[in-house]
Amino acid sequence: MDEVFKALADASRRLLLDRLHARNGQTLLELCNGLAMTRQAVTKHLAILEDANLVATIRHGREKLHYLNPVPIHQIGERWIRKFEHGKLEALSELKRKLEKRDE
Amino acid sequence: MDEVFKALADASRRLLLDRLHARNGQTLLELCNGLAMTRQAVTKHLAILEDANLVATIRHGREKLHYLNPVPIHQIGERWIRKFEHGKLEALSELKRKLEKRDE
DNA sequence: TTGACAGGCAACCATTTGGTTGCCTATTAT
DNA sequence: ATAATAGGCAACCAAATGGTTGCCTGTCAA
Repeated sequence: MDEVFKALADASRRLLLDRLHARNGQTLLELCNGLAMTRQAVTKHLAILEDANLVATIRHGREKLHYLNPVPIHQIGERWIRKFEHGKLEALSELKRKLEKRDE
Repeated sequence: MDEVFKALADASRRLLLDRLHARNGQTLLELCNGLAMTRQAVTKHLAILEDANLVATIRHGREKLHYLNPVPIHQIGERWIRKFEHGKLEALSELKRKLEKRDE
């Protein structure tokens, strides 16, 4: 779980996930395309995404195809974010109330 | 948005949010309680959470009360995670199919 | 009024992070 | 066979991160 949060913390990596979401199964060079960094930097980002189980790869000849695994993202939504949805309104109104009490 | 992801990337900060979710409006010292780090470290974490708009504070005399703001978390769920929910099953079955094609 | 208590500020430190360059290996196409 | 293509590995680098210590300020209670 921590690995997933860490992996998602970087904008370049989120962009890579977006790209795979748009078109799955891209090669390394395809993913590099248009990115303002070297191939090796992208490789490192993809390795981090793979460690977090957000991307799975298969070698096809000399090419490496990258596939998005949306499950960990979904789990963060279910196990973590949802928890904070519950009670959102109460928390907000309490916050508002306290802020207004500021000058007492 | 990036600030929120970065803020959520650290387990200590997620723990602080959890604690505020359990009991809102805690002081700095209360939040430090039981944490294996100095008060100053906690202060820094809270500052990052505040910059990401995940925590709002009000001074009450010599105490500083911390309130959870669940809105940015909710937004990440809505604007980012939800996007990957859609098409989750297709992506997975495609991945499975490709992995099985591995040995062709 | 004088401690004690809650918190703030700044300097410093080691490690991690995000990136680079240079070179190497394996596969494909001519 | 050989050149081009796709990717891997390792060393190196600067900046960001997560933490520390030491000291200072403001507020409350005895």
